[in-house]
Amino acid sequence: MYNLEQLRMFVETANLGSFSACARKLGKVQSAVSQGIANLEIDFDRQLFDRSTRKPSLTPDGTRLLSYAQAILLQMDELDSAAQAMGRQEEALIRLAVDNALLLPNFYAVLARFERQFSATDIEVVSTTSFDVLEAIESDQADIGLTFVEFDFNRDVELGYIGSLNFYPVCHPQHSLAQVNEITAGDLLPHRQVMSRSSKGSVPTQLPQLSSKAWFCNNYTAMQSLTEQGIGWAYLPAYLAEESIQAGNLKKMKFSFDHKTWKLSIEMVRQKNKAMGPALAWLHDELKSLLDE
Amino acid sequence: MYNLEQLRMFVETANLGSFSACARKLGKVQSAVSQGIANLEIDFDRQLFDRSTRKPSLTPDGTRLLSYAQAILLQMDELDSAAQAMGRQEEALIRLAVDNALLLPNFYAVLARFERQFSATDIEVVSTTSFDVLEAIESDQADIGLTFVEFDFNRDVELGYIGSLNFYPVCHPQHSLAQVNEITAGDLLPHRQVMSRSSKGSVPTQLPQLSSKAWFCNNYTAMQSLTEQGIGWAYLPAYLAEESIQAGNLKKMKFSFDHKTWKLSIEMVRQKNKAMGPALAWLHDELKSLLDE
DNA sequence: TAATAACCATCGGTTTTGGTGATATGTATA
DNA sequence: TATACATATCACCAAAACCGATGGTTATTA
Repeated sequence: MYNLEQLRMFVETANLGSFSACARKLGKVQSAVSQGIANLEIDFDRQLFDRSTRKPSLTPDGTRLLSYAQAILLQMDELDSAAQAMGRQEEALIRLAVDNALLLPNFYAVLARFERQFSATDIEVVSTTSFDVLEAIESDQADIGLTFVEFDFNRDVELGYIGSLNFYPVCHPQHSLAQVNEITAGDLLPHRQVMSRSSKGSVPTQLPQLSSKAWFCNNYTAMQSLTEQGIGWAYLPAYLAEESIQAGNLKKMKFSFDHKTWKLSIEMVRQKNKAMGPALAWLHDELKSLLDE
Repeated sequence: MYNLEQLRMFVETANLGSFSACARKLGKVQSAVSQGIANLEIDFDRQLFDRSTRKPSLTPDGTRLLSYAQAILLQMDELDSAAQAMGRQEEALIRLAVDNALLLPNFYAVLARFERQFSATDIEVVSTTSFDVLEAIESDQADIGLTFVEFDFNRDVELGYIGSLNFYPVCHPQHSLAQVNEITAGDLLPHRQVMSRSSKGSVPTQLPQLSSKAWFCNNYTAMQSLTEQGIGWAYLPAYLAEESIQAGNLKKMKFSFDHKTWKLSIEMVRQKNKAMGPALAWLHDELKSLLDE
């Protein structure tokens, strides 16, 4: 029966076009490679290389089998690197809980880098409301999370400020509030506000309810779509709002009482006193500068 | 360095939950497996099994590495079966050229069975017009083909009748011809016919042009769509026509001169005097009964 | 044309490895 | 407590892989 070393000889020889070169690369003598390949050919009962020319060249059969051999070696590399990763105590799985407003391009870029660094560690991304993110961390359903600050959540989690995100009040361009130049609190009252709310019914503490009626979503893109339909006004993350404003689907509202744009503080959350493996530590570090530019 | 036999012991032991059982299955003694696994654990520098209980059970690390090991063994099976397929002279690639009207569910079913039978043989399907199918076979761009009979193609290919397909004349329900109860050749003349035509400009010899104006497609689904748009009338394969008639998008036309429905003869084509490998022979045989029910 | 340098196949001798069988130990079950 | 079944360990053996030397072949260069 053939073995992995012979398969390695096979692909190396195919790459280098020479038994001796392959031997040098693999730290063996030429005759070992010569015999190894010969044995492989006996096992497969196929000739892999044509030796009639100066340099051994792949036969059609060899070409066809080569891709299979390469696949095996690739899998083997993954097995090795997985074993090594485990030697470095890298986690098998990291569960991320993220407020859906924070699924920024930068966030995905961090995950892409993570993949390259820790290919043996799986990732689970759950996007939800900030309140649910905090609950997921607290109940050990997630290892690390990104949330907006929630003032009334004083439980046992480890928080760290990492930046902020602008929110704009917006409504449909034809909405009656869109025409008003200095919207007062009284103006807002009779209208409908589209708001975020967690699965447990918690409303974000940083964004006030200013209208008497409200519709609730658990994600901001739904809020964006509803507002675009003219169903009400909403505070939307700047990047979503601007996208719609550019397209002419939404208009920024002018409040008489908001002198500065709303900035929601963003925190990274972890379980208190829980050890971090190398992968989680790396992620924790990288996410700190998620909001930097 | 670990080897394939050890990986096999690993997955077998994990499956059976016992070193001895694994040894029995692999035809070795128990101590061989015990040592093999122990050596694997040394190589990986990870403990794979927990021996504290009665039956060795996978550690978390073992579970994680098991899937990698299984992947390698699967790849190995594929390598083996590819090598064996080559020993049986099975082809690396079979190129099919098929008139696009003949891409019937049955056709795909045959390919699905082919895949199970000849997993090491790749398939290339080119769908085009019958005339181009014949040309592809003749010029060795395809190994086997399915076409409608083309009376003016008398070149060096091997043909065999395998059945026939009904064609209906159809037009949009609002089309003026849709209302006529006994359409004569004269009625058709002023209208537009949607027709199939090959890349070289050849028109199918079995389906006549009956109208003065024509639009041309190289595939029948395009003809179906154009006809559904009311752009003209067309002869369509029964299965396409009926689909649209059911949906109310097309209507079958009543010709005074077509007393029976048009039946186009279908042939299987191969290059003359060219040897068939086992895979091609199988396919040739299966496709013979493509039109049977 | 001769010399040189690379390359590959083959073969005897040595080392390594995987496998065997015996034995000791441990653990459920009756 | 006896039994049946599992696993770890060890000494030993045979097959395999490997090494180094040799000879034949083919390009390249002087």
